[in-house]
Amino acid sequence: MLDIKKIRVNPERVLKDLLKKDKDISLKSILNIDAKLKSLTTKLNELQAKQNSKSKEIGKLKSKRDSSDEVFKNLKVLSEKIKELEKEQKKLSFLLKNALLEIPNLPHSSCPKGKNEKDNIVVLEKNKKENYNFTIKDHVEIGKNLDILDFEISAKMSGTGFPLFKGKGALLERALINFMTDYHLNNFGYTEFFTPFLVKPDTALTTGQLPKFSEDMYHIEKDDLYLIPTAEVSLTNIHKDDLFSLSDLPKYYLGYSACFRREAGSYGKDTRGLLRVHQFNKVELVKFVEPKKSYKELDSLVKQATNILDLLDLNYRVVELCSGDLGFAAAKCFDLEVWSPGEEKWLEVSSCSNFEDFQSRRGNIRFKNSDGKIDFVHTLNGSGLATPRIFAALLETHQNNDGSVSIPQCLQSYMGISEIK
RNA sequence: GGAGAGGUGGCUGAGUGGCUGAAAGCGGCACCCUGCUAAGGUGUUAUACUCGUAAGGGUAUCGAGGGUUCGAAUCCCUCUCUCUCCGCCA
Repeated sequence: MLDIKKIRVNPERVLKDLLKKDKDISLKSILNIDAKLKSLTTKLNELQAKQNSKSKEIGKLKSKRDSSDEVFKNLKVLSEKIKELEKEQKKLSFLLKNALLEIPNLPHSSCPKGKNEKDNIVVLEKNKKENYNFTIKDHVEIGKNLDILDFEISAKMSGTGFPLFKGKGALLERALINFMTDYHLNNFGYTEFFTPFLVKPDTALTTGQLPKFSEDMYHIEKDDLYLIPTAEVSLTNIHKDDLFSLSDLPKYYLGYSACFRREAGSYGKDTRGLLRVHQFNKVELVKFVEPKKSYKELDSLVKQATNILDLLDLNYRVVELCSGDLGFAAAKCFDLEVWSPGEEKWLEVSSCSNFEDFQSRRGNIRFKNSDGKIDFVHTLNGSGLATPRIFAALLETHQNNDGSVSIPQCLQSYMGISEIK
């Protein structure tokens, strides 16, 4: 959520930045509501001050048993007027808040300018361009041949987009989760969490999924709960409404979760195999930090996530998102993409973002800085990483002529084998 | 699902109609004292909005919403969350 004061003071500048992200945005109605609310509040406060002082007088008179009916009558009128204005004020604040919740975060000035993913910048590429001296297969075929993936069985019970891992496939999936969790835990000072997968609407509001993107989440109507699309939601909300002291920061949190996404509107896109699924596994990294350190923290977050790809011996690249391709809540974002030899495509496996104070304002997550002043923390998160596309890239990248798949060193101790055949 | 108890400041916890934005303790901050890894003393310390260069002032806020009243943390209603017991399931 943006600071209304920032919008009020310099609407042109805010709008200019917003347009870099969303060209259809307008601040007119917000400014209008804000102006109305402000003048109404001033008026209301004056009346309330009057009411308070008069009521105090009555209190004193009453204690002397010296009440006057006339004073009462006048105050009754005032009291009714105040109630009327209070109702109006509530209405306007509600409108203002709702409008603000729909405004995306401003892109950081360092973001490349651009409209869509074509304008993103590749900042790092590690691609060995290996030469396979045999005809390579894609992960769907490999998975079927090795009997470790079955999309037909899962489709039977849940529909498309719900993968079923079998035998060594299930083992590999579990190994990936454990390896990634342990790696971040042992090397970067994260605290591990295992969070709920179902959350209340307010929780999804903090991180920005609601109110605007309710269509992307699965909703349990009966209990008004949402299935989390990422552990970012639950991890970030651990500190909803909290006030940190400076010594509490930074907080580095990590959590595995199953992630659920309806993928509404993307039917027919990347639907093959594991490329785009409704349920997947992910190890998520979340940081709560002082504002002045957040961009440094973003760099280290990206490095931590890419380390995993190095260890898995995958070809990957790091992409700096342009302003137009940034997500709703992000101020700055780097995507990690692995190369899929089978699809001959880059697959996004991680998104590392700095949300600055966008989420912390929504979730009221604050800290007391060294002057004793209260400010909003900056939140960051990154996938570290999401498994299904990693799974696919692993099968395709490390496939052998005989149809087997070699297991990278880092996973071998988790699986007890060095290849799936 | 049934019964009960409760949601108050960074935390613990008093407070049943006006003198309560809120006792006390803890924690934090400042200063003082004290030579022995530390203790003690004094003061200070909610948040948001708003007016003001500032000092300071005004308003709101005691889970949320509504009601009674000139006036509500305090009374009434609805909702919500937490805890305990019973039942049910694991």
